[in-house]
Amino acid sequence: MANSSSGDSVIDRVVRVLEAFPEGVSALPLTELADRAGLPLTSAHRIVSQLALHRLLEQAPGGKIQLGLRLWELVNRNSPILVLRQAALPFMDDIHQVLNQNVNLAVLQGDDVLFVERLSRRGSVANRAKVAGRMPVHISSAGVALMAGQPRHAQNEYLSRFYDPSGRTTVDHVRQLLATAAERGFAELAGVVDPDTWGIAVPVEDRQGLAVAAIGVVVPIAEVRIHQIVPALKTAARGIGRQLAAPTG
Amino acid sequence: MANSSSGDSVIDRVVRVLEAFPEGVSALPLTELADRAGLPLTSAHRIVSQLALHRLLEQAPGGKIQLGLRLWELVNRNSPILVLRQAALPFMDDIHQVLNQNVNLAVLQGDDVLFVERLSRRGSVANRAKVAGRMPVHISSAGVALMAGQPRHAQNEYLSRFYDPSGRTTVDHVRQLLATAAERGFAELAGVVDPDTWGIAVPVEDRQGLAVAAIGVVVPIAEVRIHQIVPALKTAARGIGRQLAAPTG
DNA sequence: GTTCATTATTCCATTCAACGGAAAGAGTGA
DNA sequence: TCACTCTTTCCGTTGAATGGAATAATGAAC
Repeated sequence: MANSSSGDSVIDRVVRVLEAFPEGVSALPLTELADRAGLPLTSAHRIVSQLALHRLLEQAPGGKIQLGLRLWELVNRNSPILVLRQAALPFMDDIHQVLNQNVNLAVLQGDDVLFVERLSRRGSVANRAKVAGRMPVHISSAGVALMAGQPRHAQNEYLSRFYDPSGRTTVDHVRQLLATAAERGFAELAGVVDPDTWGIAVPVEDRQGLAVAAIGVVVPIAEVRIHQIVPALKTAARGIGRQLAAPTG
Repeated sequence: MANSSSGDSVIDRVVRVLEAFPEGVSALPLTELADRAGLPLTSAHRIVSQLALHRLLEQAPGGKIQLGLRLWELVNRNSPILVLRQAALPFMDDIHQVLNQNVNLAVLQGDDVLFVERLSRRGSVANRAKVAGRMPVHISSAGVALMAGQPRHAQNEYLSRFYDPSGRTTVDHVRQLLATAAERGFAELAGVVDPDTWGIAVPVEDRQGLAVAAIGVVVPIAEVRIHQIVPALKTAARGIGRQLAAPTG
Protein backbone atom coordinates (compact mmCIF):
# COMPACT_ATOMS: atom_id res chain seq x y z
CA MET A 1 0.00 0.00 0.00
CA ALA A 2 1.11 3.47 -0.78
CA ASN A 3 0.29 6.61 1.07
CA SER A 4 -3.03 5.89 -0.47
CA SER A 5 -5.27 3.38 -2.12
CA SER A 6 -3.55 2.36 -5.30
CA GLY A 7 -0.43 0.69 -3.98
CA ASP A 8 2.25 2.10 -6.21
CA SER A 9 5.14 4.41 -5.66
CA VAL A 10 5.50 7.94 -6.94
CA ILE A 11 7.93 6.73 -9.52
CA ASP A 12 5.50 4.11 -10.78
CA ARG A 13 3.01 6.88 -11.26
CA VAL A 14 5.41 9.17 -13.03
CA VAL A 15 6.22 6.39 -15.43
CA ARG A 16 2.57 5.67 -16.02
CA VAL A 17 2.00 9.31 -16.85
CA LEU A 18 4.88 9.36 -19.32
CA GLU A 19 3.69 6.13 -20.88
CA ALA A 20 0.08 7.20 -21.08
CA PHE A 21 0.39 8.78 -24.50
CA PRO A 22 -0.85 6.44 -27.22
CA GLU A 23 1.49 5.84 -30.14
CA GLY A 24 1.82 8.93 -32.27
CA VAL A 25 -0.35 11.06 -30.00
CA SER A 26 1.62 13.89 -28.52
CA ALA A 27 -0.93 15.81 -26.47
CA LEU A 28 -3.72 14.79 -24.10
CA PRO A 29 -6.11 16.74 -21.87
CA LEU A 30 -5.38 16.24 -18.19
CA THR A 31 -8.55 14.28 -17.53
CA GLU A 32 -7.84 11.78 -20.26
CA LEU A 33 -4.23 11.53 -19.21
CA ALA A 34 -5.28 10.77 -15.65
CA ASP A 35 -7.68 8.19 -16.96
CA ARG A 36 -5.13 6.46 -19.16
CA ALA A 37 -2.56 6.50 -16.40
CA GLY A 38 -5.08 5.06 -13.98
CA LEU A 39 -4.67 7.92 -11.53
CA PRO A 40 -7.14 10.01 -9.56
CA LEU A 41 -7.52 13.35 -11.29
CA THR A 42 -6.07 15.22 -8.34
CA SER A 43 -2.96 13.09 -8.20
CA ALA A 44 -2.43 13.31 -11.93
CA HIS A 45 -2.74 17.06 -11.69
CA ARG A 46 -0.15 17.25 -8.95
CA ILE A 47 2.32 14.98 -10.71
CA VAL A 48 1.91 16.68 -14.07
CA SER A 49 2.45 20.09 -12.50
CA GLN A 50 5.65 18.96 -10.91
CA LEU A 51 6.96 17.37 -14.07
CA ALA A 52 6.01 20.46 -16.02
CA LEU A 53 8.09 22.54 -13.63
CA HIS A 54 11.11 20.67 -14.92
CA ARG A 55 9.85 20.69 -18.51
CA LEU A 56 9.69 16.93 -18.71
CA LEU A 57 6.10 17.69 -19.56
CA GLU A 58 4.63 20.83 -21.01
CA GLN A 59 1.25 22.40 -21.25
CA ALA A 60 0.39 23.11 -24.87
CA PRO A 61 -1.72 26.17 -25.57
CA GLY A 62 -5.23 24.86 -24.99
CA GLY A 63 -4.24 23.11 -21.80
CA LYS A 64 -3.32 19.76 -23.29
CA ILE A 65 -0.34 18.00 -21.79
CA GLN A 66 2.59 16.86 -23.90
CA LEU A 67 6.10 15.58 -23.46
CA GLY A 68 8.46 18.44 -22.79
CA LEU A 69 11.41 19.80 -24.69
CA ARG A 70 13.74 19.06 -21.83
CA LEU A 71 12.93 15.37 -21.99
CA TRP A 72 13.61 15.27 -25.71
CA GLU A 73 16.86 17.09 -25.11
CA LEU A 74 18.03 14.74 -22.38
CA VAL A 75 17.35 11.65 -24.42
CA ASN A 76 18.93 13.07 -27.54
CA ARG A 77 22.06 13.97 -25.66
CA ASN A 78 22.69 11.06 -23.38
CA SER A 79 20.89 7.97 -24.57
CA PRO A 80 23.22 5.09 -25.37
CA ILE A 81 21.13 4.55 -28.48
CA LEU A 82 22.82 7.59 -29.97
CA VAL A 83 26.20 5.94 -29.71
CA LEU A 84 24.85 2.95 -31.59
CA ARG A 85 23.16 5.16 -34.15
CA GLN A 86 26.24 7.21 -34.75
CA ALA A 87 28.41 4.14 -35.12
CA ALA A 88 25.96 2.54 -37.51
CA LEU A 89 24.86 5.40 -39.76
CA PRO A 90 27.90 5.53 -42.05
CA PHE A 91 27.73 1.79 -42.65
CA MET A 92 23.99 1.93 -43.15
CA ASP A 93 24.50 4.66 -45.66
CA ASP A 94 27.04 2.58 -47.56
CA ILE A 95 24.58 -0.24 -47.91
CA HIS A 96 21.84 2.16 -48.76
CA GLN A 97 23.94 3.66 -51.56
CA VAL A 98 24.92 0.34 -53.02
CA LEU A 99 21.59 -1.46 -52.84
CA ASN A 100 19.13 1.43 -52.84
CA GLN A 101 16.83 -0.49 -50.54
CA ASN A 102 15.35 0.14 -47.10
CA VAL A 103 18.05 -0.30 -44.51
CA ASN A 104 17.24 -0.50 -40.82
CA LEU A 105 18.85 -0.84 -37.46
CA ALA A 106 17.16 -2.56 -34.55
CA VAL A 107 17.76 -3.58 -30.96
CA LEU A 108 16.09 -6.13 -28.73
CA GLN A 109 13.65 -5.02 -26.10
CA GLY A 110 11.97 -7.80 -24.21
CA ASP A 111 10.27 -10.01 -26.79
CA ASP A 112 10.10 -7.23 -29.34
CA VAL A 113 12.53 -5.59 -31.68
CA LEU A 114 12.72 -1.86 -31.54
CA PHE A 115 13.69 -0.14 -34.76
CA VAL A 116 16.17 2.56 -34.02
CA GLU A 117 17.00 3.99 -37.41
CA ARG A 118 15.83 3.56 -40.95
CA LEU A 119 17.08 4.79 -44.28
CA SER A 120 14.24 4.66 -46.74
CA ARG A 121 14.27 3.41 -50.25
CA ARG A 122 14.02 6.46 -52.42
CA GLY A 123 16.31 8.54 -50.32
CA SER A 124 13.19 10.28 -49.18
CA VAL A 125 13.93 12.11 -45.98
CA ALA A 126 10.25 12.22 -45.14
CA ASN A 127 10.26 8.69 -43.82
CA ARG A 128 13.20 9.18 -41.57
CA ALA A 129 11.02 10.16 -38.69
CA LYS A 130 9.31 6.78 -38.77
CA VAL A 131 11.51 5.15 -36.19
CA ALA A 132 10.81 3.83 -32.70
CA GLY A 133 8.50 1.20 -34.13
CA ARG A 134 8.19 -2.25 -32.59
CA MET A 135 7.66 -5.73 -33.91
CA PRO A 136 7.51 -9.15 -32.31
CA VAL A 137 10.81 -10.97 -32.59
CA HIS A 138 9.50 -13.90 -34.59
CA ILE A 139 8.10 -11.96 -37.51
CA SER A 140 11.06 -9.76 -38.25
CA SER A 141 14.38 -10.84 -39.64
CA ALA A 142 16.09 -8.38 -37.31
CA GLY A 143 14.31 -10.00 -34.39
CA VAL A 144 15.42 -13.49 -35.34
CA ALA A 145 18.98 -12.33 -35.93
CA LEU A 146 19.05 -10.61 -32.54
CA MET A 147 17.49 -13.42 -30.59
CA ALA A 148 19.74 -15.99 -32.22
CA GLY A 149 22.67 -14.01 -30.88
CA GLN A 150 21.48 -14.01 -27.27
CA PRO A 151 22.83 -16.38 -24.60
CA ARG A 152 21.24 -19.82 -24.58
CA HIS A 153 19.26 -19.22 -21.37
CA ALA A 154 17.76 -16.00 -22.71
CA GLN A 155 16.64 -17.80 -25.86
CA ASN A 156 15.09 -20.58 -23.83
CA GLU A 157 13.21 -18.13 -21.67
CA TYR A 158 11.94 -16.41 -24.77
CA LEU A 159 10.83 -19.68 -26.31
CA SER A 160 9.12 -20.80 -23.12
CA ARG A 161 7.15 -17.54 -23.06
CA PHE A 162 6.39 -17.75 -26.75
CA TYR A 163 2.78 -17.77 -27.80
CA ASP A 164 1.39 -16.56 -31.07
CA PRO A 165 -2.25 -15.57 -30.65
CA SER A 166 -2.76 -15.69 -34.41
CA GLY A 167 -1.68 -19.32 -34.35
CA ARG A 168 0.35 -18.81 -37.50
CA THR A 169 3.63 -19.70 -35.91
CA THR A 170 4.59 -22.59 -33.64
CA VAL A 171 7.34 -22.60 -31.05
CA ASP A 172 9.12 -25.30 -32.97
CA HIS A 173 9.14 -23.17 -36.05
CA VAL A 174 10.67 -20.27 -34.14
CA ARG A 175 13.24 -22.59 -32.62
CA GLN A 176 14.11 -23.70 -36.13
CA LEU A 177 14.42 -20.10 -37.32
CA LEU A 178 16.81 -19.28 -34.49
CA ALA A 179 18.93 -22.36 -35.10
CA THR A 180 19.23 -21.62 -38.81
CA ALA A 181 20.06 -18.00 -38.18
CA ALA A 182 22.70 -18.89 -35.62
CA GLU A 183 24.28 -21.38 -38.00
CA ARG A 184 24.27 -19.16 -41.06
CA GLY A 185 25.01 -15.92 -39.28
CA PHE A 186 22.01 -14.12 -40.74
CA ALA A 187 18.23 -14.29 -40.76
CA GLU A 188 15.81 -14.07 -43.65
CA LEU A 189 12.07 -13.84 -43.39
CA ALA A 190 9.16 -13.16 -45.69
CA GLY A 191 7.94 -9.56 -45.49
CA VAL A 192 5.14 -8.95 -43.06
CA VAL A 193 4.08 -5.46 -44.00
CA ASP A 194 4.52 -6.14 -47.69
CA PRO A 195 4.22 -9.81 -48.73
CA ASP A 196 6.26 -9.21 -51.88
CA THR A 197 9.39 -8.47 -49.91
CA TRP A 198 12.03 -10.28 -47.92
CA GLY A 199 13.72 -9.10 -44.82
CA ILE A 200 17.36 -10.00 -44.36
CA ALA A 201 19.27 -9.11 -41.22
CA VAL A 202 22.59 -9.84 -39.56
CA PRO A 203 23.57 -9.37 -35.93
CA VAL A 204 25.98 -6.70 -34.73
CA GLU A 205 28.08 -8.43 -32.11
CA ASP A 206 30.06 -7.10 -29.21
CA ARG A 207 33.42 -8.51 -28.23
CA GLN A 208 31.80 -11.40 -26.41
CA GLY A 209 29.86 -12.40 -29.50
CA LEU A 210 26.58 -11.20 -28.06
CA ALA A 211 24.15 -9.60 -30.50
CA VAL A 212 23.63 -6.01 -29.37
CA ALA A 213 21.86 -4.83 -32.50
CA ALA A 214 20.84 -6.01 -35.94
CA ILE A 215 21.27 -4.35 -39.29
CA GLY A 216 19.00 -5.42 -42.09
CA VAL A 217 17.43 -4.65 -45.44
CA VAL A 218 14.03 -5.15 -46.96
CA VAL A 219 14.20 -6.18 -50.59
CA PRO A 220 11.67 -7.22 -53.23
CA ILE A 221 11.28 -10.97 -53.61
CA ALA A 222 12.49 -10.57 -57.17
CA GLU A 223 15.78 -9.07 -56.02
CA VAL A 224 18.52 -11.07 -57.68
CA ARG A 225 21.54 -9.91 -55.73
CA ILE A 226 20.66 -11.76 -52.55
CA HIS A 227 24.00 -13.52 -52.46
CA GLN A 228 25.70 -10.12 -52.46
CA ILE A 229 23.52 -8.72 -49.75
CA VAL A 230 24.47 -10.98 -46.89
CA PRO A 231 28.23 -10.44 -47.23
CA ALA A 232 27.63 -6.69 -47.49
CA LEU A 233 25.54 -6.71 -44.32
CA LYS A 234 28.04 -8.88 -42.48
CA THR A 235 30.85 -6.55 -43.38
CA ALA A 236 28.84 -3.57 -42.20
CA ALA A 237 27.93 -5.33 -38.97
CA ARG A 238 31.57 -6.09 -38.23
CA GLY A 239 32.44 -2.47 -38.89
CA ILE A 240 29.75 -1.25 -36.53
CA GLY A 241 30.83 -3.72 -33.88
CA ARG A 242 34.41 -2.52 -34.16
CA GLN A 243 33.29 1.10 -33.94
CA LEU A 244 31.28 0.37 -30.80
CA ALA A 245 34.18 -1.37 -29.15
CA ALA A 246 36.50 1.56 -29.85
CA PRO A 247 37.53 3.67 -26.83
CA THR A 248 35.49 6.70 -27.89
CA GLY A 249 32.43 4.64 -28.63
CA MET B 1 11.53 19.82 4.18
CA ALA B 2 10.98 16.46 2.69
CA ASN B 3 10.72 13.19 4.47
CA SER B 4 14.35 13.88 4.99
CA SER B 5 17.05 16.44 4.97
CA SER B 6 17.25 17.74 1.46
CA GLY B 7 13.89 19.37 1.02
CA ASP B 8 12.87 18.23 -2.41
CA SER B 9 10.18 15.95 -3.72
CA VAL B 10 10.63 12.53 -5.22
CA ILE B 11 9.97 13.98 -8.63
CA ASP B 12 12.65 16.62 -8.19
CA ARG B 13 15.06 13.85 -7.42
CA VAL B 14 14.05 11.73 -10.35
CA VAL B 15 14.63 14.68 -12.61
CA ARG B 16 18.01 15.36 -11.07
CA VAL B 17 18.99 11.76 -11.71
CA LEU B 18 17.93 11.94 -15.34
CA GLU B 19 19.72 15.24 -15.76
CA ALA B 20 22.87 14.11 -14.05
CA PHE B 21 24.51 12.77 -17.18
CA PRO B 22 26.99 15.27 -18.61
CA GLU B 23 26.61 16.11 -22.28
CA GLY B 24 27.57 13.19 -24.45
CA VAL B 25 28.17 10.86 -21.53
CA SER B 26 25.76 7.98 -21.56
CA ALA B 27 26.81 5.86 -18.59
CA LEU B 28 27.84 6.64 -15.01
CA PRO B 29 28.66 4.50 -11.98
CA LEU B 30 26.04 4.75 -9.27
CA THR B 31 28.31 6.57 -6.85
CA GLU B 32 29.16 9.28 -9.34
CA LEU B 33 25.55 9.54 -10.43
CA ALA B 34 24.49 10.03 -6.81
CA ASP B 35 27.17 12.63 -6.42
CA ARG B 36 26.20 14.58 -9.53
CA ALA B 37 22.53 14.42 -8.65
CA GLY B 38 23.30 15.65 -5.15
CA LEU B 39 21.68 12.64 -3.52
CA PRO B 40 22.70 10.36 -0.68
CA LEU B 41 24.01 7.15 -2.14
CA THR B 42 21.23 5.10 -0.61
CA SER B 43 18.53 7.30 -2.04
CA ALA B 44 20.11 7.33 -5.45
CA HIS B 45 20.29 3.58 -5.35
CA ARG B 46 16.63 3.27 -4.47
CA ILE B 47 15.49 5.70 -7.14
CA VAL B 48 17.70 4.23 -9.84
CA SER B 49 16.44 0.74 -9.05
CA GLN B 50 12.88 1.82 -9.40
CA LEU B 51 13.49 3.65 -12.64
CA ALA B 52 15.39 0.67 -13.97
CA LEU B 53 12.38 -1.51 -13.23
CA HIS B 54 10.52 0.49 -15.84
CA ARG B 55 13.54 0.69 -18.16
CA LEU B 56 13.71 4.44 -17.98
CA LEU B 57 17.20 3.68 -16.78
CA GLU B 58 19.28 0.60 -17.41
CA GLN B 59 22.26 -1.03 -15.90
CA ALA B 60 24.98 -1.53 -18.48
CA PRO B 61 27.19 -4.59 -18.11
CA GLY B 62 29.76 -3.40 -15.62
CA GLY B 63 27.17 -1.81 -13.38
CA LYS B 64 27.16 1.63 -14.90
CA ILE B 65 23.80 3.36 -15.14
CA GLN B 66 22.50 4.71 -18.43
CA LEU B 67 19.29 6.04 -19.88
CA GLY B 68 16.99 3.19 -20.81
CA LEU B 69 15.61 2.03 -24.10
CA ARG B 70 12.08 2.60 -22.95
CA LEU B 71 12.76 6.28 -22.38
CA TRP B 72 14.22 6.65 -25.85
CA GLU B 73 11.22 4.86 -27.25
CA LEU B 74 8.70 7.04 -25.46
CA VAL B 75 10.32 10.24 -26.58
CA ASN B 76 10.73 9.08 -30.14
CA ARG B 77 7.10 8.12 -30.33
CA ASN B 78 5.27 10.89 -28.58
CA SER B 79 7.37 14.01 -28.39
CA PRO B 80 5.80 16.99 -30.13
CA ILE B 81 9.25 17.69 -31.52
CA LEU B 82 8.71 14.80 -33.91
CA VAL B 83 5.73 16.54 -35.43
CA LEU B 84 7.84 19.59 -36.06
CA ARG B 85 10.69 17.52 -37.41
CA GLN B 86 8.47 15.59 -39.76
CA ALA B 87 6.83 18.74 -41.03
CA ALA B 88 10.18 20.43 -41.58
CA LEU B 89 12.37 17.70 -43.05
CA PRO B 90 11.09 17.80 -46.63
CA PHE B 91 11.51 21.57 -46.77
CA MET B 92 14.91 21.38 -45.14
CA ASP B 93 15.90 18.82 -47.72
CA ASP B 94 14.79 21.09 -50.55
CA ILE B 95 17.00 23.87 -49.28
CA HIS B 96 19.80 21.46 -48.65
CA GLN B 97 19.60 20.20 -52.24
CA VAL B 98 19.52 23.66 -53.76
CA LEU B 99 22.19 25.35 -51.67
CA ASN B 100 24.27 22.39 -50.51
CA GLN B 101 24.92 24.10 -47.19
CA ASN B 102 24.28 23.20 -43.58
CA VAL B 103 20.59 23.53 -42.86
CA ASN B 104 19.24 23.47 -39.33
CA LEU B 105 16.03 23.62 -37.41
CA ALA B 106 15.81 25.10 -33.92
CA VAL B 107 13.31 25.91 -31.20
CA LEU B 108 13.45 28.26 -28.26
CA GLN B 109 14.05 26.91 -24.79
CA GLY B 110 14.39 29.51 -22.10
CA ASP B 111 17.18 31.85 -23.17
CA ASP B 112 18.77 29.24 -25.40
CA VAL B 113 18.05 27.83 -28.79
CA LEU B 114 17.86 24.10 -29.03
CA PHE B 115 18.86 22.61 -32.37
CA VAL B 116 16.41 19.94 -33.30
CA GLU B 117 17.63 18.75 -36.68
CA ARG B 118 20.54 19.40 -38.94
CA LEU B 119 21.36 18.43 -42.49
CA SER B 120 25.08 18.66 -42.98
CA ARG B 121 26.98 20.15 -45.84
CA ARG B 122 28.41 17.25 -47.72
CA GLY B 123 25.34 15.11 -47.40
CA SER B 124 27.34 13.21 -44.85
CA VAL B 125 24.98 11.19 -42.73
CA ALA B 126 27.60 10.90 -40.03
CA ASN B 127 26.83 14.33 -38.64
CA ARG B 128 23.14 13.76 -38.46
CA ALA B 129 23.38 12.53 -34.92
CA LYS B 130 24.82 15.85 -33.81
CA VAL B 131 21.54 17.37 -32.73
CA ALA B 132 20.19 18.45 -29.35
CA GLY B 133 22.87 21.11 -29.10
CA ARG B 134 22.20 24.44 -27.40
CA MET B 135 23.34 27.99 -27.96
CA PRO B 136 22.55 31.29 -26.30
CA VAL B 137 19.90 33.21 -28.21
CA HIS B 138 22.06 36.22 -28.96
CA ILE B 139 24.87 34.46 -30.75
CA SER B 140 22.84 32.37 -33.15
CA SER B 141 20.82 33.64 -36.06
CA ALA B 142 18.14 31.07 -35.24
CA GLY B 143 17.99 32.44 -31.72
CA VAL B 144 17.54 36.01 -32.87
CA ALA B 145 14.91 35.00 -35.40
CA LEU B 146 13.01 33.05 -32.75
CA MET B 147 13.19 35.68 -30.05
CA ALA B 148 12.16 38.42 -32.47
CA GLY B 149 9.01 36.43 -33.11
CA GLN B 150 8.02 36.16 -29.45
CA PRO B 151 5.39 38.36 -27.81
CA ARG B 152 6.65 41.77 -26.68
CA HIS B 153 6.55 40.92 -22.97
CA ALA B 154 8.59 37.75 -23.47
CA GLN B 155 11.22 39.74 -25.35
CA ASN B 156 11.37 42.32 -22.62
CA GLU B 157 11.78 39.68 -19.95
CA TYR B 158 14.58 38.14 -21.96
CA LEU B 159 16.31 41.47 -22.39
CA SER B 160 15.96 42.32 -18.72
CA ARG B 161 17.61 39.01 -17.82
CA PHE B 162 20.29 39.44 -20.45
CA TYR B 163 23.87 39.44 -19.33
CA ASP B 164 26.86 38.41 -21.38
CA PRO B 165 29.67 37.30 -19.08
CA SER B 166 32.17 37.68 -21.92
CA GLY B 167 31.19 41.32 -22.21
CA ARG B 168 31.24 41.10 -25.98
CA THR B 169 27.58 41.95 -26.41
CA THR B 170 25.51 44.69 -24.84
CA VAL B 171 21.79 44.61 -24.20
CA ASP B 172 21.31 47.48 -26.60
CA HIS B 173 23.03 45.56 -29.32
CA VAL B 174 20.75 42.58 -28.78
CA ARG B 175 17.73 44.87 -28.76
CA GLN B 176 18.90 46.23 -32.08
CA LEU B 177 19.36 42.73 -33.50
CA LEU B 178 15.84 41.79 -32.51
CA ALA B 179 14.36 44.94 -33.97
CA THR B 180 16.15 44.47 -37.28
CA ALA B 181 15.18 40.83 -37.47
CA ALA B 182 11.55 41.62 -36.73
CA GLU B 183 11.50 44.28 -39.40
CA ARG B 184 13.20 42.29 -42.11
CA GLY B 185 11.68 38.93 -41.26
CA PHE B 186 15.02 37.16 -40.95
CA ALA B 187 18.17 37.25 -38.88
CA GLU B 188 21.79 37.15 -39.97
CA LEU B 189 24.76 36.82 -37.71
CA ALA B 190 28.47 36.21 -38.06
CA GLY B 191 29.44 32.59 -37.47
CA VAL B 192 30.45 31.74 -33.94
CA VAL B 193 31.88 28.29 -34.39
CA ASP B 194 33.55 29.24 -37.64
CA PRO B 195 34.33 32.96 -38.08
CA ASP B 196 34.37 32.62 -41.88
CA THR B 197 30.68 31.83 -42.01
CA TRP B 198 27.35 33.55 -41.70
CA GLY B 199 24.24 32.21 -40.11
CA ILE B 200 20.94 33.18 -41.70
CA ALA B 201 17.63 32.14 -40.19
CA VAL B 202 13.93 32.83 -40.57
CA PRO B 203 11.11 32.14 -38.12
CA VAL B 204 8.49 29.47 -38.64
CA GLU B 205 5.27 31.06 -37.48
CA ASP B 206 2.03 29.59 -36.25
CA ARG B 207 -1.34 31.01 -37.19
CA GLN B 208 -1.03 33.74 -34.58
CA GLY B 209 2.27 34.89 -36.03
CA LEU B 210 4.24 33.52 -33.11
CA ALA B 211 7.64 32.04 -33.91
CA VAL B 212 7.51 28.38 -32.94
CA ALA B 213 10.72 27.36 -34.65
CA ALA B 214 13.45 28.73 -36.89
CA ILE B 215 14.97 27.31 -40.00
CA GLY B 216 18.38 28.50 -41.04
CA VAL B 217 21.55 27.92 -42.99
CA VAL B 218 25.22 28.43 -42.34
CA VAL B 219 27.09 29.69 -45.39
CA PRO B 220 30.62 30.87 -46.12
CA ILE B 221 31.09 34.63 -45.95
CA ALA B 222 32.04 34.51 -49.61
CA GLU B 223 28.68 33.01 -50.57
CA VAL B 224 27.29 35.19 -53.32
CA ARG B 225 23.71 33.98 -53.46
CA ILE B 226 22.67 35.55 -50.18
CA HIS B 227 19.80 37.39 -51.81
CA GLN B 228 18.45 34.06 -53.00
CA ILE B 229 18.81 32.39 -49.65
CA VAL B 230 16.39 34.49 -47.64
CA PRO B 231 13.44 34.08 -50.01
CA ALA B 232 14.13 30.35 -50.17
CA LEU B 233 14.14 30.11 -46.37
CA LYS B 234 11.01 32.21 -46.07
CA THR B 235 9.18 30.02 -48.52
CA ALA B 236 10.26 26.92 -46.65
CA ALA B 237 9.23 28.43 -43.33
CA ARG B 238 5.77 29.24 -44.67
CA GLY B 239 5.47 25.70 -45.94
CA ILE B 240 6.43 24.25 -42.59
CA GLY B 241 4.02 26.54 -40.80
CA ARG B 242 1.20 25.47 -43.08
CA GLN B 243 2.07 21.83 -42.53
CA LEU B 244 2.02 22.29 -38.76
CA ALA B 245 -1.35 23.99 -38.85
CA ALA B 246 -2.85 21.18 -40.93
CA PRO B 247 -5.34 18.90 -39.12
CA THR B 248 -3.02 15.89 -39.10
CA GLY B 249 -0.08 17.90 -37.89
C1' DG C 1 -27.51 36.07 -21.45
C1' DT C 2 -28.38 32.12 -18.66
C1' DT C 3 -28.08 27.31 -17.74
C1' DC C 4 -25.82 23.07 -17.66
C1' DA C 5 -21.88 19.91 -18.37
C1' DT C 6 -17.19 19.23 -18.44
C1' DT C 7 -12.61 20.06 -17.18
C1' DA C 8 -9.05 22.26 -14.30
C1' DT C 9 -7.35 23.84 -9.82
C1' DT C 10 -7.04 24.58 -4.77
C1' DC C 11 -7.59 23.00 0.06
C1' DC C 12 -6.36 20.13 3.80
C1' DA C 13 -6.48 16.17 7.41
C1' DT C 14 -4.62 11.45 7.30
C1' DT C 15 -1.01 8.00 6.86
C1' DC C 16 2.26 5.01 4.77
C1' DA C 17 6.05 5.43 1.39
C1' DA C 18 10.26 7.72 1.25
C1' DC C 19 14.19 8.54 3.72
C1' DG C 20 19.29 7.75 4.81
C1' DG C 21 22.72 6.10 8.38
C1' DA C 22 24.70 1.90 9.42
C1' DA C 23 26.28 -2.38 8.16
C1' DA C 24 26.91 -6.19 5.15
C1' DG C 25 28.19 -7.87 0.53
C1' DA C 26 30.70 -7.88 -3.99
C1' DG C 27 34.39 -6.80 -6.72
C1' DT C 28 39.25 -5.41 -7.74
C1' DG C 29 43.92 -5.00 -7.42
C1' DA C 30 48.35 -5.20 -4.61
C1' DT D 1 45.50 -12.54 2.14
C1' DC D 2 44.36 -7.80 3.06
C1' DA D 3 42.73 -3.13 2.05
C1' DC D 4 39.99 -0.42 -0.56
C1' DT D 5 36.00 1.02 -3.36
C1' DC D 6 31.54 0.47 -4.97
C1' DT D 7 27.01 -1.67 -4.48
C1' DT D 8 23.16 -3.50 -2.02
C1' DT D 9 20.24 -4.60 2.04
C1' DC D 10 18.21 -3.43 6.56
C1' DC D 11 15.13 -0.85 9.35
C1' DG D 12 13.18 2.84 12.66
C1' DT D 13 11.53 7.64 11.94
C1' DT D 14 8.65 11.16 9.92
C1' DG D 15 6.85 14.50 6.67
C1' DA D 16 5.62 14.33 1.67
C1' DA D 17 2.23 12.24 -0.92
C1' DT D 18 -2.46 11.36 -1.13
C1' DG D 19 -7.37 12.05 -2.94
C1' DG D 20 -12.18 13.48 -1.66
C1' DA D 21 -14.58 17.59 -1.48
C1' DA D 22 -15.14 22.23 -2.75
C1' DT D 23 -14.27 25.91 -5.98
C1' DA D 24 -13.11 27.98 -10.36
C1' DA D 25 -12.77 28.15 -15.22
C1' DT D 26 -14.28 26.85 -19.75
C1' DG D 27 -17.48 26.17 -23.30
C1' DA D 28 -21.47 24.28 -25.50
C1' DA D 29 -26.55 24.57 -25.93
C1' DC D 30 -30.56 27.05 -25.85
